[in-house]
Amino acid sequence: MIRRSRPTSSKHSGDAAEAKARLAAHLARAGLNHSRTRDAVVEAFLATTGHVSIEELTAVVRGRGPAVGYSTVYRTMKLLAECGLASPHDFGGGLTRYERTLERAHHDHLICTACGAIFEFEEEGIEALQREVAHRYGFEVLRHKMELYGRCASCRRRPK
Amino acid sequence: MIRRSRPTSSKHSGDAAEAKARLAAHLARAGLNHSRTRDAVVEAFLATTGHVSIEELTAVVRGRGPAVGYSTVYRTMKLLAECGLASPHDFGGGLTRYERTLERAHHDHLICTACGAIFEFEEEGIEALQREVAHRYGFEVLRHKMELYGRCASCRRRPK
DNA sequence: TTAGTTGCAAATATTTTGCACCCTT
DNA sequence: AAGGGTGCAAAATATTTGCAACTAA
Repeated sequence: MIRRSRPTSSKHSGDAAEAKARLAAHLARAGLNHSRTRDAVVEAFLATTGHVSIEELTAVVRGRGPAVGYSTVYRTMKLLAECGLASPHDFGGGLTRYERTLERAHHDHLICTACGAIFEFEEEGIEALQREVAHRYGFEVLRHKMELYGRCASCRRRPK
Repeated sequence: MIRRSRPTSSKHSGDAAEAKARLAAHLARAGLNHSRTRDAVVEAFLATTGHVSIEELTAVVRGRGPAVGYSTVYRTMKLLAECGLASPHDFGGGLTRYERTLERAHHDHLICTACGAIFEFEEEGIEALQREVAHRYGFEVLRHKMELYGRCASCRRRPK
């Protein structure tokens, strides 16, 4: 299935330097090394704005030169997810997409099932109600996921 | 990964007869037949209360006698999903779980990542805010998914 | 040199599908 | 009899892992 991803607002505050420092700390803590390939993947990922799949990211890295294998990209993204630089998402279709975490505070997604575009939004009111529900059940919420699937404005304008 | 699923309230209003009638209509419309095996799967599924995986459901059917194959269960659940009797869910872990649709109005889930229990809740306030957000983006929402992951009350009580 | 890293291929895991045979209408 | 239904095995997908060779510290 084809999916497009649109950057919403490009106020890219979390800069690459900060991200790399965080990764370096994580690597040091775990006794891991740096490496060209790993750097290339991280570099390519940090340059993305939307929601990339492993396959797309691998293509990007390869397009920049390094002939990385899928396993390495999978492994690297797992590291980035561990140190909080990347957030994995499953928008259905059976594959995982990653997006940068630092860019913005928590947000949720609107997914167009017609064209595959993904929009993001923040809604504090919803978060507040979620906390209330969790409290009602004695739950400690660690993370949540909320996705609205439907047809985006431009697809609704189109005939069929 | 092991996951338990707990029935929340057992007010099973959508009775089996009604469900079977709906399925029969769907089959007729599509020019499909009835069959012992299919019935056995449907019967077993309608008897569930929580969120079953294909594997679990297959085990239940087999436990009742019929030696169904996985393919049949997959195919049957797809039919049930088509005619709105079953709702597929992906709670992570890479496998699909189905739950009965008729039981109750729309609801969302609280998932305990420690013990795997799944609780359900309804919160009209959240639904309202979702509609508002969608409207703001010119979106027509067809369905949505909202899941809160964390630790349930009893897991929080436990030491580690 | 030691220990982590990489890529390939093989292994997993889930779901789908081709096909010969069985059952329903 | 005709066409759908079934199960098995093979295919398709996505992701993980074993392993020998490579690289960073």
